[in-house]
Amino acid sequence: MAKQLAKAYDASQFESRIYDFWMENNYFHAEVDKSKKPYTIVMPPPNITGQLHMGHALDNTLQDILIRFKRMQGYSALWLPGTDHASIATEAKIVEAMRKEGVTKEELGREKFLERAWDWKKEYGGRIVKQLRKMGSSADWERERFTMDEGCNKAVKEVFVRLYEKGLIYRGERIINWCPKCLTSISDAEVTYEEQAGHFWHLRYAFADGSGYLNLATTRPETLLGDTAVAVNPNDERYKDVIGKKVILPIVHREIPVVADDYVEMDFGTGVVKITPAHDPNDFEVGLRHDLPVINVMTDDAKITDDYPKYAGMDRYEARKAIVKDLEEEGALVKIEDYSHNVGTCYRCSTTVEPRVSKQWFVKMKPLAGPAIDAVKNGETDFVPPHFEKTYFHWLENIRDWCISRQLWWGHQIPAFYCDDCGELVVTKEKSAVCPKCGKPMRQDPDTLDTWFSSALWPFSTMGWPEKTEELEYFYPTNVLVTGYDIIPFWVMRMMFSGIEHTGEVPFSKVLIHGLIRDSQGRKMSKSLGNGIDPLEVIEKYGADALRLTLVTGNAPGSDMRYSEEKITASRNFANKLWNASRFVLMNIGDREVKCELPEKLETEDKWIISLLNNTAKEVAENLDKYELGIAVSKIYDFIWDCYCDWYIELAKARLQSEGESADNARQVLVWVLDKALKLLHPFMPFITEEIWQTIPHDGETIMLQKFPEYSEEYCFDEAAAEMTKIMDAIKAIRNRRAEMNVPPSRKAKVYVETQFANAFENGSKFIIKLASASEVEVGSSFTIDGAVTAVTADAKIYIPMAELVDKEAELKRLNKELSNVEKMLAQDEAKLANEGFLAKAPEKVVEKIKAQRDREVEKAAMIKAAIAELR
RNA sequence: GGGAGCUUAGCUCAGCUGGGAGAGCAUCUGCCUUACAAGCAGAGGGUCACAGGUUCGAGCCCUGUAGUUCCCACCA
Repeated sequence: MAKQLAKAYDASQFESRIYDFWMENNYFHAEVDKSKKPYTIVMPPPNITGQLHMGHALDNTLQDILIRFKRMQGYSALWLPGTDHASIATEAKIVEAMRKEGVTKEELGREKFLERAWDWKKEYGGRIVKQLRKMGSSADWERERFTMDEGCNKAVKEVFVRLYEKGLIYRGERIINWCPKCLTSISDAEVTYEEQAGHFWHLRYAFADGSGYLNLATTRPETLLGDTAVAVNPNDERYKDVIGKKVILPIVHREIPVVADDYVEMDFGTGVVKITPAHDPNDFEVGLRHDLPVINVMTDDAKITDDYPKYAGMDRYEARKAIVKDLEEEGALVKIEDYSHNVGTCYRCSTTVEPRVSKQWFVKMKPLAGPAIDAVKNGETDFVPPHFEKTYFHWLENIRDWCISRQLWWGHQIPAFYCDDCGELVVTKEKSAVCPKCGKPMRQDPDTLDTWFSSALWPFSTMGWPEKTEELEYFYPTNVLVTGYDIIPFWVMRMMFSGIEHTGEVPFSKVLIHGLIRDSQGRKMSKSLGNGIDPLEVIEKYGADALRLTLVTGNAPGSDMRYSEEKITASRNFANKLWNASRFVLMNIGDREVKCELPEKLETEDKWIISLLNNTAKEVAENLDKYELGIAVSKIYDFIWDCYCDWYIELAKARLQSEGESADNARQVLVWVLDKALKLLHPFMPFITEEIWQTIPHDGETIMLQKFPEYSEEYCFDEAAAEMTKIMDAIKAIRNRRAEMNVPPSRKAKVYVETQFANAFENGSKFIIKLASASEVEVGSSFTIDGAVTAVTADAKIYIPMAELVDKEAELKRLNKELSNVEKMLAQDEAKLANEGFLAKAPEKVVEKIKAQRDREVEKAAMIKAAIAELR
C-alpha cells in the first residue's frame, strides 16, 4: 500500500523528522574507503559565540549541495564540521558578562576565567551546530572538531615550534596595532579603516638657536608628547639649511633634531612632519633609520602616562583638548583646519586602534608568502571566480610580518617559556620547561595566539596532523574551500601558506568565493541597522528547502545578492508545485503495483520527456562541476515545472483516463522521471525530495545515497523529441490565437491541420484535442475553409473555423505582422549565408544551424502568405 | 592614491568557450481544466550605461567615458 502525501506542502511537518532519520542511519559519515574516490570539504568553523545568520546559511547551503552531489556520484564525500574558539570575540563576551556581575578578569584569575570560558563553550558552542542542522547540512558530525581541542592544540604547538626553529617565528619589539578596549594587540588584517572627520592642527616649533620657526601640521596633537624629531625631505630646497638643527618641542620644551627622510612628501602640507616613533608606524620606521628614541606616552588603555603629570590619566581625546589649549596659550598653535582622514579601528569592537610599540611574537611572512603566491600562479589552487586571485596576490605581495601574540587568556597559550633569573627563552611542545642554564622552573608566556593561527591549520589539523593518519592520507588535500570574499586575507591566504609549509601540499584545489547577502534595499545586514533576517525564522515559516533554493537561485560566484521575502515565497511555491505533481502521480498509482522502471513500449511523449531529462542530467552535472550552482538549479527548476508538470503530466492525462497497458506505461514513466528529477534536485532541496521519494515507488533506503542521474545514449530520442515539439508548437499556436480572441476553453472547436507531417499530427491529435480545446482534429495536405482563424507554425498551417469571431481586417493585419517578422529574420539569415566571410570562417555547426533556420523560415513565410491569400 | 566588481524588462537578477536577448516578481487578458489559485493558458515590456575598436558576427573580447559599490594604501 503506497504511502500518501499530505494535501498541502508544509515543510514543518517533515524536515526535522527527515533530518533525524538521516542522523540515526549515519548517512553523513564518510569513511576512508579505497574503493571510492575521496571528496572533501572542510567547513569554515563558525564562532562559538555566533548565531546562524544569512552568511552561514549561504555558505553551508553551497557546501551541502556540492557534498550531496558528490556523495550521490559515488565519492566518499567528507564534509568536516567544527567550531572556532574566536578568542577576542568570546573573551569580550565573557568579560562583558562578568562586568555585569561586577567581576574583573584579574580578580577571577586565569584558571577560573578559563573554566568559565569552557563552560561558555559548552553552553553556546552547540547552539550554532544545531542551527546548521536545521539547514539540512549533511556534515559528518561524528568528526566534529573545535579549534581549541586537544588535536588542534597539538598541531598548533607543533607548528609554532617548527616555525620557531626555522627562524620564521620571532619575538621582538615592534610597533603594532593595539586595541585599547580589548587590551590586546591585533594583526594588520584585523584593522578596519574608516573615514572620520577630524582636524589639522597647524603648529610651529621654534628653533633652539632662536632663528625662527618650523611650521607643521598634525591630526593627533596629543602625540606631540612623544615627539623625538621633526623630519623634512632631503631634497626639499626650502629646508636644506635646517637639517641637523634642533627645535624645541612646545609644552614639553625638549630639544629634538630635524632629520631628513624620504618618507616626507614635499608637496603635502608644509613639508615638515613631527616624528612620534612610539605612536605611528611610519614614524617608528623613520625613528629606526635615524636612531631616534622611542617615548611611549600612553598606557595600555590609551591614557597619558604619569611621565606627564599635567595630563596623566587623561584619555587620548581629553588630553588632545588640553594640549591644544596649552599650545594655543603658548602661541604654538597657528590654525585649525577641518580635515577628514582614515582612522584604523578594531574589527571586533570598532574602537580606534592605537599604534603602540610593544614586545610581541611575529611570523616572518616573506618566506611563507612566496610559495603561496606560486601555488595559485601555477594553478595548483584556483579561485572561482578567478578575479579574486588578485585580492589574494595583493595581500600576499604586500604582506608584513604577522603579529600572532594576543594579550588574552582564551586561546592557545604560546608555547614559550622564560627564565626569570637569567632571561633564557625556551620554545617547546612540553607543558613546562626547566631553564637549561640555571635549572630553575620557567614561566610560560602568558599570551595566547591569534585565533587565525589555529584556523590556518584547520584543513589538516582536523585530520590528525602532525600524525600521518589514514584520514590525512586519503582526504587531504581537500577539494574545495567555500567562503566569502571578506575572509580571503584572514583565512584563505593563511591556510594556503600553512598547508604548503607544513604538509607540502596546497590545502584545497579550488576556492569557491561567494558574496554577501544584503537586505532588500541592498544594504549590508548588520546588528546596528537591525535589518538582519534570521534564517531560523525563515526556516520556521517556509522551510529549509525554500531558503536553500532562494540562496542558490541566481547565485553567481563572488557576487552579492539581495534577500527578499518575495524570493522565498517563489521558492516555496516551487516546492509546493513539486509536492502537488507528486500527489498527482501517487493519486494515479493508487493501489497498483508500479515499478520505478521504464516500460518496454514508449510513446512519443515519453521519449520526449526522457530525452529532455537525459540532457538536463548531463548539463546539471557539468554546471555543478564548474561550480555554476545557480545555473544548475535553474535547469532543474525549468525541467520540473515547465517540462514535467506543465507538459508531460498534461500529455499523460490523455492516457491515464482509461485503464490498460497504455495507462500502465504512462504511470511507469511518470514515476521513473519523477524519481530522476527528485535525485537531480536532492542536493539543492534535500528534505522535500527525500519525503516524496519515500512515498513513490523506489528502491533503496534513502534518496541521499542513490546514484545521481547520468547521461546515457540509451535515453536519446531525438526524432521523437522533434516530433513532439511539432505538436507542442501547434498547441501553443492554437492557444495563442484563442487567447487573443478571448475564447474560453469551454468553447471547443474543430481544428484542421494542413501539414506534410501527417503521421506526426495524426499521432498528436489527441494532445491537440486535450490541450488546445479542440473538439476534433482533421489532418490533411490541403484545406479550403471559409471564415477560419489561422495559426501558423513552421510545420503546419492550422485552421480554426470560428466564423463569427473572425475579424477579417484584424486577421490580415496580424498575419502581415507575423509575415514581416519572419521575413526580417529570413533576410538576416540569407544575408549571412550570402556572406563569404561567414561561410569561410564560421564553424560548420553554426552554418548548418542557420541553414536549417532559413529553411523553416521559408516554409513559414510561404504558409503565412497562403493564409493571407485565402483570406482575401 | 592604487585595484576590483557592477550598469541587461517596472523591480530583483541570470546569461557558461563570442553564433538570433532569459527567469522570478510586478502589470494586463482569459480560465476552478484528473495534482497545485502557492495554480493554468496567453500578452505586453529591453538602443544589454555611453563612445570607439577587433571580428563574417559583440550583452560577452579590447580601449576610453560616466555612474555606482567594495577592497587596499604610511600624505603627517
